[in-house]
Amino acid sequence: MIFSSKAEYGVRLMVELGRQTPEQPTSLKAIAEAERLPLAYLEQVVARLKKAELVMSARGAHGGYWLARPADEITMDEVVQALEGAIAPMECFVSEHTERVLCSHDADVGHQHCATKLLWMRVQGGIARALQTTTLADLVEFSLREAPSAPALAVHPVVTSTAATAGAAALPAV
Amino acid sequence: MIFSSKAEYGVRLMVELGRQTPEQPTSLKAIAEAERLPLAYLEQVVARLKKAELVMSARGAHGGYWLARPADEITMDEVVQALEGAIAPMECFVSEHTERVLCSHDADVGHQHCATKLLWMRVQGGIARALQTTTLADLVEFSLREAPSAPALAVHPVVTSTAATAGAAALPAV
DNA sequence: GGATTAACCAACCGCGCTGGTAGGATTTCC
DNA sequence: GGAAATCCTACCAGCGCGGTTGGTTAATCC
Repeated sequence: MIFSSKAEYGVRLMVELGRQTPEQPTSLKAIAEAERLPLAYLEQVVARLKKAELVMSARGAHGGYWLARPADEITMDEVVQALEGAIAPMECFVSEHTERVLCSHDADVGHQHCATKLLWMRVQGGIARALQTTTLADLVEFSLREAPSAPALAVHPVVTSTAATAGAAALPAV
Repeated sequence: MIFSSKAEYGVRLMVELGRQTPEQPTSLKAIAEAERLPLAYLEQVVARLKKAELVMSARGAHGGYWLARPADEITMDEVVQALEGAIAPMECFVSEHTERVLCSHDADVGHQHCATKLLWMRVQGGIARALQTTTLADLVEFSLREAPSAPALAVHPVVTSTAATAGAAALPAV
């Protein structure tokens, strides 16, 4: 797989935050229950998003997280980068310090021109384009399209199992 | 990383075969030495390529491997698929039997419309496009462009360390 | 026909990363 | 002061990756 569950969970978390009214904190617990994800693990995930200054937080009772910027100003590029680190097709493509992409094999003495380089560059380009041209707002809108009448969270969630199953619309065949 | 070393090694192996005259077997040992890869591990890699009918082989003395088709009729899509299996951004995207891509979360009762689906679809599309539009011939040509005077292998290789270092041209900055 | 070459095959294995869990410390609101 | 949250650190089982080992079978050379 390309992305680990950190990316999956983190993106879902961001989408949930994108659905809320801005500046209003949403607790991790509410998100964990709505998305059925382990709370303790979500803590680690959201920590990365915070470090990248994509979300902000308030501690204490009625605290929680909210988006640091409007959803349409957040590219999924940034989100995935924060969650997974640099996305590269191969080990040799990621340079830790500069975060620039290059093939370290080129530096090998006596090594032929890295035959695979052209391919990995193209793949990398394809991924980067997809991530850069998709904003969080796109995903929020997409998620609302199918279940607009069933907000995933209430502001003060009284989460019972009914709340989660309420708006399960029929899904179109893929 | 997106691809494991199997893909890296396998692609390099294919490029080496693409540089040889067709139908003429090249031994794994020669390739392993030219690319400085562990022979025993290459055996496992090439086995996948053979199973996918991308290479053919002859046993015994002067045996070896060669491309099953001309290099310009082999897309890297096929090669990477043979080496890595289906490339999917997330676990839920790969359906073992059909090899079709879909999000299995959709089937979950009571699960919201998978918010991440749109993103992973786009990423997947970007990768697929890159792999499908690149042929092995492209990579062979690319590898020859930088080191045309230094064929990686002789037909009957007398591999000394000098042979490998001979054509190490200066590499342009990326 | 024996030696050599090379494909083919099946286990095995250490290591690091993934996907968590456990437990507590700290901050804020009622 | 207690409840509700974030925040922080450590720990851990399982598994896939990147090989290695040791052999068997098939074709060619001398």
